Amino acid sequence: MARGAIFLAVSILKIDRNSRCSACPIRHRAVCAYCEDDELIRLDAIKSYRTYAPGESIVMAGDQVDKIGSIVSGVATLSRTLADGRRQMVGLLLPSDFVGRPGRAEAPFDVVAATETTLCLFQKDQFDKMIKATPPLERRLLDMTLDELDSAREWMLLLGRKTAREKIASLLAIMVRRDAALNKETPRDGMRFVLPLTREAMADYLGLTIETVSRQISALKKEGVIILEDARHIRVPDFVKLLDQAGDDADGGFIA
Amino acid sequence: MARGAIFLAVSILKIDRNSRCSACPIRHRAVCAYCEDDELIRLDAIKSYRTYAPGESIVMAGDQVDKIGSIVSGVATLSRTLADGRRQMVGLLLPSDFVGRPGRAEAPFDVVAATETTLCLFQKDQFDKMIKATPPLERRLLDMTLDELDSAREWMLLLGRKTAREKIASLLAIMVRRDAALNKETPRDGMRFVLPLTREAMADYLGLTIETVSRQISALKKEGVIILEDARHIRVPDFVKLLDQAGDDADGGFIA
DNA sequence: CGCAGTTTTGATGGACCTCAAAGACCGTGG
DNA sequence: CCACGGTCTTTGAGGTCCATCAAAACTGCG
Repeated sequence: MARGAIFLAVSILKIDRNSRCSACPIRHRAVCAYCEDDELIRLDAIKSYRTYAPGESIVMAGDQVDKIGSIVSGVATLSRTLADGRRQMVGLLLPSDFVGRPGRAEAPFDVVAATETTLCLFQKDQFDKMIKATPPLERRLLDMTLDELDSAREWMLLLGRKTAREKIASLLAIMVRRDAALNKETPRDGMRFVLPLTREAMADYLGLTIETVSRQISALKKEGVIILEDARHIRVPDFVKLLDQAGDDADGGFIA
Repeated sequence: MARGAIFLAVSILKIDRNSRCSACPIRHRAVCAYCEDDELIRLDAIKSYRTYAPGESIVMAGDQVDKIGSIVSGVATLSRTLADGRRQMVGLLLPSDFVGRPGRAEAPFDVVAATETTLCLFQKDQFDKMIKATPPLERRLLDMTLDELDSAREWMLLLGRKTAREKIASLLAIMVRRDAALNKETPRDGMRFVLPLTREAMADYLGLTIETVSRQISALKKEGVIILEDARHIRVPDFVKLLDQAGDDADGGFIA
């Protein structure tokens, strides 16, 4: 895994042992989103923070895990590697995403910090108990899991049936949409955005090689679909033209 | 979609409007598995059955859905089709699997009956209300959704990084395991099983063409990894030899 | 500057798709 | 019973997209 890869501009925020849930930056999107104040206080009591360096392994596939929790800041990847080194990313974990599964001891996938990443962690057995006693926690986890399942299935369509060109265009469209959503806008022409993935991570995400990723990006640039300011900064002069390349019928639907 | 395809020997069971939940064949595996008798009685009151013919569409992507429920018998596929006809299966729905998503009105994928398929259906708004008032229902749905998410991610690894040979061998290994599990055995050498999918469905499942599927099966046969009794009946003389072809390091982990 | 990591570009080969046709299987009806 | 059509499956020939191997260009950093 690319050490030192800059996946996202890491927002500067101060999380320490004493931070209160009520002041948490992911308070309204994480597994605790539906909790009331009194429930937050109980979560406060059993949580801890830990920060991982870029490239640091958070969980290895096959590990016994005793802690689970939420991404507070940073980006982590969820992936599986075959014996001969082929690797497929199966999830991109962003702030508020949940890491680990209640009720299961063994991790099925590798989790690796892509940027410096801070997690809000709970002792697994304590969290398991709490979730059974706290319906809003369980309801939120269900909603999040259903969303992730839909995303995974969209992604399967991309992996199984799209061409290299379509895969790249789909990924870029997702990034544009995500950037726009962060600013509470809709995608508009001329938008400039940061590509938060290395070529290697993009390849692992899309089921391609880095050479193919690079070639397709060069081709899109040559055809004027995108403008490369440098390897990581891209401008999209015509969003519809990009969508045309993504192979989706209407508007794609892929929500990242 | 292949009309008349025989996906599974359909077990003969009698489901009629008056069937009680307590006598239901999927009572202990479906979304209602964790429910107590009194909760079953309430489910009884709002459920209905409907049977679909092979090839019949149950839901189309984009539809507004007003009913959701469980597969009682038969097999259905969950898939998405691109504008130019490329199709990717993203789920194989077997008895006890849940169809539809509480809290979302629009269906994101096509659901098609592969065999004659009977569903136990609930009016969506009624079920939404009931799930909020019935923790065991919600807990079971969460567990099922987490399992499906893990399966989807394993599948992504297959779609993104495995060769045609490995894809076929992986699928066959899954089928062998599933058949063995139905008889509460572990896979053993010499096992014979029914391939419940047409070549077309296998291709849609694996992200291949039917020709490639057929060629790889022929090659596995020529090499003695499998013995074809006819196009749908396969014998596996050496299960480990099959697993060797699947590309997984240890035992695969794919649970179907 | 020199080094290591990342990205780009080029040349080549192979895995899989596409197009095409023949064979196998199955129910139907003469 | 066999001919017939429809569907599914297999096999073949050829082409293409993408992986592989290789090397150069670029970037950041000590």
